[in-house]
Amino acid sequence: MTVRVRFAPSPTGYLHVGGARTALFNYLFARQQGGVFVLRIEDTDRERHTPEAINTILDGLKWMGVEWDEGPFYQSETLAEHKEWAHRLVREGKAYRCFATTEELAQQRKALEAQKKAWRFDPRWRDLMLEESDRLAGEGKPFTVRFKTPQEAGSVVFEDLVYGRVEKSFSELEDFALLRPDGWPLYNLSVVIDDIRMTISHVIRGQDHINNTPKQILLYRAFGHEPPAFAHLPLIMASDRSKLSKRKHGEVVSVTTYRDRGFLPEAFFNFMALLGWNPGTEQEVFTKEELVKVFDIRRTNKSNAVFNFSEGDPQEWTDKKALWMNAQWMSKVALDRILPEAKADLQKAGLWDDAFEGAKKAWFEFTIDTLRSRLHNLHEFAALGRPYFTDEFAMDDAVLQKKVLPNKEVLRTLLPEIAALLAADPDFTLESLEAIVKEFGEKKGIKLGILNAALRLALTGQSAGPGIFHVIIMVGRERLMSRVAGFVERHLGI
RNA sequence: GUCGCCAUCGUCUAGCCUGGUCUAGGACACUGGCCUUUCACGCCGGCGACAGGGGUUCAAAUCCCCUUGGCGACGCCA
Repeated sequence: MTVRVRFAPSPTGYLHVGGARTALFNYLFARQQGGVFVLRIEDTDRERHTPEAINTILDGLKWMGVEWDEGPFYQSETLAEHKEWAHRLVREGKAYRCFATTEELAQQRKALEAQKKAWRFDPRWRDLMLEESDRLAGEGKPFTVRFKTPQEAGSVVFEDLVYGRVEKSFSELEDFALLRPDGWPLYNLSVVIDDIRMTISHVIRGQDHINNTPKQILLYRAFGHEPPAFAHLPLIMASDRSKLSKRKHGEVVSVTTYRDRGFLPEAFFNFMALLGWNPGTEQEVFTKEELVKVFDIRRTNKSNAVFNFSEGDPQEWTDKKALWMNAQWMSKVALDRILPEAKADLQKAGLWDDAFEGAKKAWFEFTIDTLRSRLHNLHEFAALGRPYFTDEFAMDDAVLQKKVLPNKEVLRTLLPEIAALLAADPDFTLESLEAIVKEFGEKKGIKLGILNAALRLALTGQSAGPGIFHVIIMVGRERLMSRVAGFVERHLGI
């Protein structure tokens, strides 16, 4: 049997991280098993669903690197057919028209609640003869179609891949609705039919659906189909342990946010895969391929995972481990993955120069490669790398006061000297530059720490960053001379 | 309220099925140090958990029961 799974989001306007994780697990499972991953959009609640809402989901999945093999299929296109399936059930006596009005139902529910009993069905309509039912329907009396849940003793049992044996006795299941009075199908009916039509072999979805599963299994049986295997995933909760929702928790829940905040999809993918699942080894950083290889749905946790973040704190806008994961991937991915992102960031800051892809290509790649290992996301190139891309950068005054000015006198003469020496170096490599500085320091009897700190500040205005010889190479001979001259004039003058 | 599920460091988790090797392992965060002429990385160390109570057993994080707590589902939404 070929493995076929599906991700069936309802287009609510954004891709929720919980949904993303569900999609991810489906994807991993499909790839692992050599199966097929189908994307189906459950766009049945027609008012809410716009093309943009659908695109947001598609874009989110593409960005994450969760590629589907078939689809997207739109449930709205098969809805008419679903009605037929429901009516077939009515003709076969497996479902019935319920002519009760909303008010009557509400009343019945209330009455039963008073007796501490749950509502299950309205015998008046459940047991109505088909001819009589047809007649009332013919007269135009509105009705819902309800499934006839078995009344005898017994239960529905299934083996959940994550939760193990799940059993629900018939007596706890009500006669759930299949069709609304306007004739349109309801969720439980539609999923089952679409999953049958798409020959889905494994349904992997959020645990909030586990209660629907017995009803759906009953439907499969009514339609004469073997139900698929089920795997329910634990939920992702917010730090306050409530269900993660956009309304309550803001943009952390939306996948797009991660892209917009400079996440590498590899990092997001990696982090999400480890939420509620782990391979049982001590490895934390995984490529997609490695994940596909080791993924085992049965190792999924049963308990919910909490997403630890604190709203309003820019340092902790999402889970810190996710942030750490991204930093890992900033150094780990191929440089080619970073380059276009760095370009976009520089363009946004007005620091881009087309020569970075032409005459200055080698320089640009060296610079980005040097910078990336100490950045935490894709959007820090312009901010932290600014001195390498423009002469207009800020001077760290505190460090200037503390580390440079106390040695003002010596530095005033030594700084231009060393700059000239370095600029005159024909090799201009990490090694040659270092040798020059070392020799100079010894000759002049100045501590390298003092000299380098001054150099760093003169060249970048910063007190921290890549190794000083990297800095010199990134800045280059010309700017080395001009910046040192300017620095001496402005800050070390008499 | 009813039904169901879950319960190991602050967080993500390993271990639980097949009791002993667990004085409970890893990661993030926090923290001490090393490396480094800066910062980050990296490396070494520290802090830190079996929800509580009963059983069963020579032995329980692991099995059973209860309590507590958390979560989910209870729609003519998906």
